[in-house]
Amino acid sequence: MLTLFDTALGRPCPLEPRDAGRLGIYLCGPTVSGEPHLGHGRVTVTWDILRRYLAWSGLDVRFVSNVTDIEDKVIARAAEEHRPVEEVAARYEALWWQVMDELGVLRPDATPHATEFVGQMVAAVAELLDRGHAYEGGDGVYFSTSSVPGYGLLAHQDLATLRAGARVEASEEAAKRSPLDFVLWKLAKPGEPWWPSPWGRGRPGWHTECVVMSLGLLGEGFDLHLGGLDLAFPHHENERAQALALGRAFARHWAHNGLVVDERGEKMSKSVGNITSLPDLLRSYDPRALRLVVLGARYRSPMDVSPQALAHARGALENLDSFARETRDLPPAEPDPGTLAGFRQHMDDDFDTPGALAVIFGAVRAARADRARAPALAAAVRTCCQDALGLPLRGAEEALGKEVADLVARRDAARRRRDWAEADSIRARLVALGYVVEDTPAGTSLHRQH
RNA sequence: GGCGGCGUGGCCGAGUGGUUCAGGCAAGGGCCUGCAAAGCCCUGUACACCAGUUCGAUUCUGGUCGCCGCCUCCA
Repeated sequence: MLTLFDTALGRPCPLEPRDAGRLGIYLCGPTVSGEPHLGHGRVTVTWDILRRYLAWSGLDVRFVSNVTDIEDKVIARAAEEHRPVEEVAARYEALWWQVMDELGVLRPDATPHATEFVGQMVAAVAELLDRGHAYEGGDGVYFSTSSVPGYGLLAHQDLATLRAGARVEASEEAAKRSPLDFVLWKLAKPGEPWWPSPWGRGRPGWHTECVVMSLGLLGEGFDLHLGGLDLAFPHHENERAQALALGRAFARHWAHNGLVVDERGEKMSKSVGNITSLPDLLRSYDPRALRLVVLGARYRSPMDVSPQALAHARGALENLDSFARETRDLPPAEPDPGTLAGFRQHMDDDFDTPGALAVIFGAVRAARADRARAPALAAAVRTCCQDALGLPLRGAEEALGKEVADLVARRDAARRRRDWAEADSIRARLVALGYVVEDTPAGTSLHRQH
């Protein structure tokens, strides 16, 4: 069984399913108000790997991830573009899924949209008011953080110390009883989108949607809540506080991935201006390179996704693809049990992907050294990479255009008559076309340079 | 100020109280090759600093320095 570091406990904890053999997982998804960036890439790829691994291990995983399609930033973006909010949200969501597909991130089993759950959120806010955990301020309804015991669990701080460090937004100061309180229902200003509610026309606060949707789709006491470390507090803390205040059992386990940092080790964030957009990145790099960078570090560490890091990953990828080509024609075999066991041991140990990767590279080396064991080792490498980690290997022969195929044929003919000058000249042309040229007993073999 | 984390060989990145090693990328030498490419073999003697515990510490304890995150929107 997989052991994961639980943010709430502050230590690794076995991931025991609520229902035997099944696992309900919730991941905080994007606010669709702009291009996805590397931070999004890390979160989605990291937890896609975990999800695939768990499913590969035989668990029935239900993976839910939301889309925040109504929120201040979406409204601001729409205003900037002089476009309707729904149109802007739809466009960035479409871009989001396009990028996710490119990255090989599996679609969630459910993708609830905030706008589809407004009615349920209104009901939740009303119940929080009834139960005395919320109050009406001047511009909306607020949650009273001091009304729930144990607020600060995920931050590992109590209410008083959190409060002491809190910065106060002038605009909200008047309405909030405590700087830690947060808005549940935000009254609409003129021109803003709105939904009806007992407190007036408005929209739900961000922290409410994930509670309503996760509990609604996965049920009370669902297994695992995931997200970036920067969401642990206050977002996840506030989700948990609301669930507690509603008297519902919330996530049994919490896990958070480390943040993407720049070359200087500083967090990638819009305010610093050091973000890399994923569509930009994917124009220059194989999406598998990003996945390999993610696999190369533990999920909780800060991660450098510089061009240099991606270039290194590209080298490693080349090695694996080359192995896939070498072993393409081996007879089918059962995956080597030792490799699978070693791989699982690392994965189960708090999702140790670098260790798991080392096992895979070990198998690659062993297969190259031992022809007899090669089929089983290659099968293990293949299933670990492709099925468990979502890292497909390219072992297939490239489909070649006629022009290129002609060059290959001419080069093979030249080599047969030992016309090295001609063979080398054709090779130079193929290299110029972006191919890596390898001579094999069967003739010229081509594959694309990544 | 509070809380959390980090500092490993050219780079990335695991790990451990002690004879033999993570792994990847890059580099150098060799083998193979018509020449290459791919692959194989060999090579680096690293753990921020200072004390302490110990027969022995990179690994434990204390301190110093440096870096980062959260406490505000953020994946």
